[in-house]
Amino acid sequence: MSKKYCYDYPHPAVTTDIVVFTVKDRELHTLLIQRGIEPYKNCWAIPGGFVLENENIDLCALRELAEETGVKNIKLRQLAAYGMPKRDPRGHVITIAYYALIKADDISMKHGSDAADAKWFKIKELPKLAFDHDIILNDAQKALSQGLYDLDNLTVFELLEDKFTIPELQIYFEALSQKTFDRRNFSKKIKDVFPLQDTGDLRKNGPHRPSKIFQLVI
Amino acid sequence: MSKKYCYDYPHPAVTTDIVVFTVKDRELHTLLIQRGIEPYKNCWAIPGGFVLENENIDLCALRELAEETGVKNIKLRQLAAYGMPKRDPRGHVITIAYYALIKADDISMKHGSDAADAKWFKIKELPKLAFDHDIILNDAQKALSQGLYDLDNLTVFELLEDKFTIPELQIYFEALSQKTFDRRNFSKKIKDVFPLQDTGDLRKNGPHRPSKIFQLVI
DNA sequence: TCAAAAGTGTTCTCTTTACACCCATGC
DNA sequence: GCATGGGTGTAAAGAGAACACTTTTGA
Repeated sequence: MSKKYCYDYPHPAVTTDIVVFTVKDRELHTLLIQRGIEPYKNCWAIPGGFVLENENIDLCALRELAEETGVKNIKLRQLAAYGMPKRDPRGHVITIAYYALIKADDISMKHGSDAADAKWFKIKELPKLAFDHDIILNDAQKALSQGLYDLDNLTVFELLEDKFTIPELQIYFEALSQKTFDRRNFSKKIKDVFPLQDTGDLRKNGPHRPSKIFQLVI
Repeated sequence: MSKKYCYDYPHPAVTTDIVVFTVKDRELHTLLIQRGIEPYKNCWAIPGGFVLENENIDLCALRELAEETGVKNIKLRQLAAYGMPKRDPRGHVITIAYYALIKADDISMKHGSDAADAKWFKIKELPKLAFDHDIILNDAQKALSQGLYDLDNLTVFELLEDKFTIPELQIYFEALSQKTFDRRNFSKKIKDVFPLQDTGDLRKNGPHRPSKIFQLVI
């Protein structure tokens, strides 16, 4: 199967890469795969792969993510395109990067998929990454923390079940933005920005007053 | 020259498109070219073209823009990648879109370049555009107006000479954001956000009090 | 002397920040 | 009963919006 795809004009290769974030144990994590093949064999990398013929790039990202990590049915946001000629030793590869936020337990993280291994890493304890993936990951984190209060976006709520408590929400906001907030001000602001509804139920959660359970309206 | 570029894997074609904005007569304009070839022959389009082998995508955008419109030495900002398989009738073409803001008189807008014709259009009086360029243009305008007060960006100042007056600045801000501002509040805010220095000179500009001339520091 | 646009300062409102006390639970 | 974290309101500060009068020029 050598050189069977031919064109009138030179075509650089195109890949998609997907930076997947989650919050576990109050800390921001990202999903990496260990590369099974050269280049950068055994090195950790952002999941991703080549765009197929006539494949929508958004769907390519979803497909590659599912193949390499088992993660499905999530909402991707486009980050940027990276096209330095030297970024891939195999030749000119342009990558279109995406990012997403998901619940950590959405993933069965099964072995036996294309990637040798897929694993959550704390954002503060990353291994050395393949290609320019350190730059991409850094840009993704910036984009993530900027869109937190965007009502059209609702990234954070992809981390939560339908019903949640305000302190729970605060944990996620703090992990995502790498900041801490005053409990009272956070509660006020969050109720102001997002349409939250008090379900009337309480969640007992330890040796202290139970917290109210809310849900997002529409 | 048929089918002489061959690869092991399918490679979609990659182009860059560049949305160039300016402000003339207090109105936002964009630079379009009239296509000389099919598809969409004679239709107006955003300038752009194919990425060459091993060509940095940012440099490709600059090159295509220079070839098609004569515009050089400007700062581009990446907007997004567009990759719907049906967006180009010739096949799967992924485009990486950029946008820029320049002085209207930076352009000699000479004929004899690759494009049949290049012309400024008022953003409110656009012709029908080729491909999905209406969507790209719309996204670019949104991105442009969002970055106006970003000190790391300084887009607006690309429209101005080194020295400028506050009322002049206000005209540009209003055209770019499609809003109007109170003169007094605008003056205060702008001096607050950007490091402006009063040069001590005045600009006489009609039958009224002359305005102070400022410059951006660093 | 008049019209046109530029310069400037104050008040009010709203948003954001800072901060303290009481409450329900599990051990 | 006590430690733990959750619930809430108020005062102060800062940012943004509203607003009016004086100044300089050219005709």
